[in-house]
Amino acid sequence: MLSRDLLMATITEENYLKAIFHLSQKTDQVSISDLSKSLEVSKPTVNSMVKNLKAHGYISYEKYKPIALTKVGLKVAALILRKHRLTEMYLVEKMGFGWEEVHEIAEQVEHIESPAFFDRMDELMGYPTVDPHGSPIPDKKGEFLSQNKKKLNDCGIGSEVIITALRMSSKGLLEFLDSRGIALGSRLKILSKSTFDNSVMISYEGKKESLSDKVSERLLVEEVS
Amino acid sequence: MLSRDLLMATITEENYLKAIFHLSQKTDQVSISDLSKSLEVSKPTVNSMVKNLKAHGYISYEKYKPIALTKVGLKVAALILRKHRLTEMYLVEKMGFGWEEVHEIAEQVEHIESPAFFDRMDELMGYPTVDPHGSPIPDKKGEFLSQNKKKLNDCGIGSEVIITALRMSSKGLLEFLDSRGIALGSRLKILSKSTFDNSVMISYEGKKESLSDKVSERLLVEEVS
DNA sequence: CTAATAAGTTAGATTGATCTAACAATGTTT
DNA sequence: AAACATTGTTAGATCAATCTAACTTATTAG
Ligand SMILES: [Mn+2]
Ligand SMILES: [Mn+2]
Ligand SMILES: [Mn+2]
Ligand SMILES: [Mn+2]
Repeated sequence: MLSRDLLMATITEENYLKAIFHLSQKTDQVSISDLSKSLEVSKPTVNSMVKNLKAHGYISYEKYKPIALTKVGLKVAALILRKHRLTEMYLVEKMGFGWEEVHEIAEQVEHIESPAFFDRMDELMGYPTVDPHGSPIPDKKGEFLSQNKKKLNDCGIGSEVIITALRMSSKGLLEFLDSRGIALGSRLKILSKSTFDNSVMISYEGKKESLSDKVSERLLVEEVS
Repeated sequence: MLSRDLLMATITEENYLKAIFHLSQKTDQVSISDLSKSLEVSKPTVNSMVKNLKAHGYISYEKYKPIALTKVGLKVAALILRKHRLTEMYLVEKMGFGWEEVHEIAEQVEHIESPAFFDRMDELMGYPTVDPHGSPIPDKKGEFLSQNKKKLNDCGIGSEVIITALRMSSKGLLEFLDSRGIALGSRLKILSKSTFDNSVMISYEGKKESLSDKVSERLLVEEVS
């Protein structure tokens, strides 16, 4: 078998830690139900796995209370994320995949145990700091280089912005952006915002377009004027 | 978890099928004990897995009789081997790994489910037919392009040969060859053979060297004169 | 041809990851 | 505050992959 040594998380544990990390990005109050939905397993399954993760020191948890990663758990999660994001970047940069096809592959590759393999990817790409969706790649110690990114729909009218990353990216979002010709690095100007549906009117490469709040709240930008 | 669909082999089953394939290359009579040693699991474990593989139609087996892959089992094994060998070649050709470091990584990568991933490797390398150790890469249908390779110690005195592949390659063998400056493509002349210890005296790049039978029976060659 | 050795099998247990059914606690509405 | 809905827990089962101990069959050596 895969014989990961006993100090180390199983693939399942790794996937739980990553899910907890992602959920605590949006809500900060991670529940059993959240995990159950996000991992598509029953609540009793999550309940017992959560006990297991607590016993291994990866999370803090008390009956009926929210779940949070410990320092150790956060580091383990960050190191898997590092492998995931390096992989995604490598698949796009070096193997010619589209940014919407790489997540599923990275979901599997992230569990490979071989520091040399990921170090080599990193080196061949010149030590990238973000993945193809603009998410930061943690360093080898599991530290995130902090970034202060702003959501597009939080920017003022008239401001010009460059898209630097995506929040909660999904295949659907990526395909939507592809269809509009929007990508990381695209420069947009905010023309107006509707208070009725929170949609944002932008101009971009001459074109004038409306983006729903569902899209604009997922676009992280840097203001350039 | 990794949710391979129900028609498909688990990672454990894949590793068993590959082990059966490799064992039947050298001995043709694959036993429970052989598998137990090669996979480092107990004989009862092998016994029950063998029943399982039979139930899934991958092998033929009757109590106390030898184990053999069915047509289906052979194909499954060949397709994993294809992924393993494409990976090894990719790691050497495109990522700069040494031929002795790639096996362990490929042992994990071979279980990734993503035809696109392996097709892309294949394409980027220009459809190689052998891996870095000279073993043939089965095609997408799981067919082996037949090769007629001869062991070095079966060649006559005076003949000149080029090393095209290795048999039962191991990290130890690869490191030994590295230390002597011998690689795939090396051209050797057979000077003499000892009937006492079956060692072979060769000349190679001006140097005169003796190779034990342990080495020479693992070198597969093409005679060039 | 027996007796010793090796190989294979059965039985029963364990562990990790999952499930369903039933119940308990918490939170939200009227 | 009581009722209802949501969320979480417990108990008990299953399945894959593994183990050890005990037993049986096959092979090999004397
Ligand atoms: Mn991803
Ligand atoms: Mn994963
Ligand atoms: Mn190999
Ligand atoms: Mn493997």
